[in-house]
Amino acid sequence: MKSNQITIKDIARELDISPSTVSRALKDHPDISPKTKKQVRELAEKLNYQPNSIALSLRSSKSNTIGVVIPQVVHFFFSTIISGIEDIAYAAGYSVMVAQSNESYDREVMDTKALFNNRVDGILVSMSRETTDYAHLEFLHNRGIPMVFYDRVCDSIDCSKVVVDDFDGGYRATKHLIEQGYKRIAHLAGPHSLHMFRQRLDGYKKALQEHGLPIDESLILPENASDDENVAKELTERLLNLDERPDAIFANNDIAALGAMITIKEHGLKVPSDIGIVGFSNWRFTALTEPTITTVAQPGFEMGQEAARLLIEAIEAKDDEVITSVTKVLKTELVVRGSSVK
Amino acid sequence: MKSNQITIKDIARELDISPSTVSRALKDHPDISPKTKKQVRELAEKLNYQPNSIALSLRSSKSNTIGVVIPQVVHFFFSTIISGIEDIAYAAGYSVMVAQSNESYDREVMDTKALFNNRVDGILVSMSRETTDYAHLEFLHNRGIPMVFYDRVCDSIDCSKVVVDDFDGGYRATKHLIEQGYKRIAHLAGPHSLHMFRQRLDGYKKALQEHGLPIDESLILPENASDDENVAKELTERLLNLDERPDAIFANNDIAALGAMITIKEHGLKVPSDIGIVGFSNWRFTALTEPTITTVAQPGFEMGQEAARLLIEAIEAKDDEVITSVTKVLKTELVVRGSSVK
DNA sequence: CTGAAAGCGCTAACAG
DNA sequence: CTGTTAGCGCTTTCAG
Repeated sequence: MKSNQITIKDIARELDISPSTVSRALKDHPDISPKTKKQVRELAEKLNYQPNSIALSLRSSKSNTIGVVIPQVVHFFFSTIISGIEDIAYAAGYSVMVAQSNESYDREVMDTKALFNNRVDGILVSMSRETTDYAHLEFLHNRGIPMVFYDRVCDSIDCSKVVVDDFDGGYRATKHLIEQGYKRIAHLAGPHSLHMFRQRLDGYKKALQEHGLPIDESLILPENASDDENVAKELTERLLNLDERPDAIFANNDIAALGAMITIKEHGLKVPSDIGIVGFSNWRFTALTEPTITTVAQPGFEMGQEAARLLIEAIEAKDDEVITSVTKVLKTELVVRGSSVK
Repeated sequence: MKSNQITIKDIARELDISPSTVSRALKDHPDISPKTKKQVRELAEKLNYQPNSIALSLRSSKSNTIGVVIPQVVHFFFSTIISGIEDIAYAAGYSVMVAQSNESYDREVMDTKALFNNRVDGILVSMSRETTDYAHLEFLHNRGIPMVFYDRVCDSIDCSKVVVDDFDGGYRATKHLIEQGYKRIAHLAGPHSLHMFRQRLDGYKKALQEHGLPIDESLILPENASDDENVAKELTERLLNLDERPDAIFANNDIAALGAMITIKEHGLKVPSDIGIVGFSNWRFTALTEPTITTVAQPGFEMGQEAARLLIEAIEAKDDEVITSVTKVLKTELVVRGSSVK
């Protein structure tokens, strides 16, 4: 199907003027006479002329497109981030190209390459879980293409980053439980290799210390409870069978929290009156009407917005401007629904 | 930051041959001598030459990009669709440009226009809830730009479509309840204006009839229970207070199902032993470990894949080929978790 | 005030 | 086998 694009030439021919005049008239260049401008604009309107953005991109070597590399689209947190990115990008006149790594390193390498080849003006990236080699990202960075990391950042590359304050989140979640009267708060860990989980654990410990509660290592289960519900259940089972069982559980995500909740109920105990739960919400709970679990909501939308803002700023900076890399740390929000009080 | 793109010219200059020779060598044109090819390829490799896809697009008037207009990104069903689209597009060498209408008609108009101006090769669209005027879509269609609708389709435009078989879903969900022994199945409706909800209701009725059960209008609540949990609760309340209360509930989405479940429990009744629930899962339940509720899962990933496949097929069809519009109807999947038997 | 020409990076006739 | 030329649609000097 041949698309009969109206071009600047068509208008020129019709009006018997030169293409350059049309171009100028269209962008309201002061040199052009009001009369010509009017004619051109009217004809353009009539023919429904739309500038060919590809030609523009080629000429200006600017595509007005930003690339987003994302580990998974089907994920509450990440989809929220996309939404935030889209929000800002759209308002600033940029299109958003999304490439999903599916948590695969190889795919991430291909994706960054593809986006680069598509000449995006800048790129937002959150690394896959597998990624430990940063050559593909360093390549882009060295190429001078503006880049901003969000959530899963790469420390060794000097560019702006947006992250969540997980320490603070872990701290506040725990503090909340303490203030509700819980005293023996267990901690279901996430994968220890990831920075954010260690941060949350540290926040948890700080809150305990601050309130004069002991850090009981038997309540801190190091196994990763946040990927498999059954693991979470097993670990909770173990906690409940302790001589001195916990009266609250800190879960690193929804899978862990849900597994814990189910097991607790199976034991005939009640949430939150017998055992309180606070869960980080990276997926389910934000959507879930579960008033018994206090959730730590991740600021996905804000993260997307902030990352897009920083990227666009970097893209639009004049060549001689010095862009200083900043790292934005966003706070989580503690969502207490209904009566989650002990 | 000036990006020093390596171009075909650079290679030509270095090797003291013409750009066209380089171009040909790079695409393994038979005319070029093996020696030249080798030289060119090696230098290209060494300089890390990457063809400028914008120049290619301009020349071929093909961008290898497909546009996706989506009502909401942060939605389990829709994000799954994006994932399916991305999957197919990536494999076929296309990039995906995502534009979110946020269920706004105006925004949808802007989005389609923006994608069009970005010269996407084709467009996948699911209409916003507000959309009742199709001029913007007809415009694209008349322009000859390949277009495929998914989920929220526009009947008046002749192009391929991918939809869910809601009648079948409603039918099977109801049938399942009946086979579990439930006899008085209530129906919490969705917004009556939307086709899919009427379809499900029809499926529900057919299942009842087929099994010789009466269609009791007092059990079919016409109010839209699927947007507001409180409405769902109220309606369930009303159902439970009937002289002959239902022994099962058909909910049109997770909000309705969840509201129903909570209310049922508040009445001291048990799900599913006292009252069974089947819920369409457009958001929460797919993610929710709720073994007491049977869910009708929407085939989002397949829908995205199928839509992308149809679109790419249309894009890549030769000009003289006749593309016949097809409408793919995808089946839902009934997910029975744990013991949802009465 | 307007036009001619060059060029963004690439490819494809058309000529050797 | 390889080079020259023209052109995709647009902007922007440079000349009038």
